[in-house]
Amino acid sequence: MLTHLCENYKALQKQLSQLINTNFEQLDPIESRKRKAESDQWCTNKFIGVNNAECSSITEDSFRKYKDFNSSPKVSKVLVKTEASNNSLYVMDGYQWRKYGQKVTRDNPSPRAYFRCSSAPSCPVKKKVQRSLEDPTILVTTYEGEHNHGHQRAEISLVSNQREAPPKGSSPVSSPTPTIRSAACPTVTFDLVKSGLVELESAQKSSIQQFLVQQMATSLTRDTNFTTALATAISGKILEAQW
DNA sequence: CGAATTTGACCCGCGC
DNA sequence: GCGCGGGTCAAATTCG
Repeated sequence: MLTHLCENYKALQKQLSQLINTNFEQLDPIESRKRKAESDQWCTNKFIGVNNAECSSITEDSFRKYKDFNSSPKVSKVLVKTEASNNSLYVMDGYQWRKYGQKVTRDNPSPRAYFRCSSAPSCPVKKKVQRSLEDPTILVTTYEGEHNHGHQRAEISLVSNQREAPPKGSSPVSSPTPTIRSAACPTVTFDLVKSGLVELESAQKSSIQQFLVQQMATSLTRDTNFTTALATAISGKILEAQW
């Protein structure tokens, strides 16, 4: 699946660069301001993968912006697909976040939530979470800055309504085995940091563990939410590394 | 009761 | 200079 995902990603990346090259050659030097704004939006949409494919040209300015955006390691966008019934703005990414504001913006009727990293007191990282205009089931998360502390745990999850899945603390208490929450709250948690697998002493424990792992793998591969979340996390990391 | 969230007020940059 | 809009602050509220 990972190989397949990477292949698809490469193909899309190729298409993107072809499109940019094509459009950049057709630049109109006296383009109106409105179109300029539209093409900026186009670039952003292209980057995050929610293109509506309606706007067909890019200005030199927007192209530069696009490149600046990609070359900046301090700002990144990640898309998280959620269930249609899930209307919360909480995205679990392994860090602890404290919400400090919410605002309805002009271009998007869904509110934008502002979070600060509270994993470390002096961590400057902030993130903004807002539902995509094109697809309300997609949460667009914008990270600003770099963490000055270690990643607490590797975790991929989709969280339903706030209070049901408490945002405070953001991650459940560590357990030696991965946990899968109920379908009503489809959070999938991987504790890769504190995996207890290597610490098992007896053969019996080992076989039970193996069975649990197999069960888990089967459940996960059947879970479309998990595969979506995994794809999102991996593509996000690839984009972070390459753009 | 402490900690986290909510939400209206305020600040500030930008465009006109 | 003014108004608009995004971002932040902080008091009130909520929850465990």
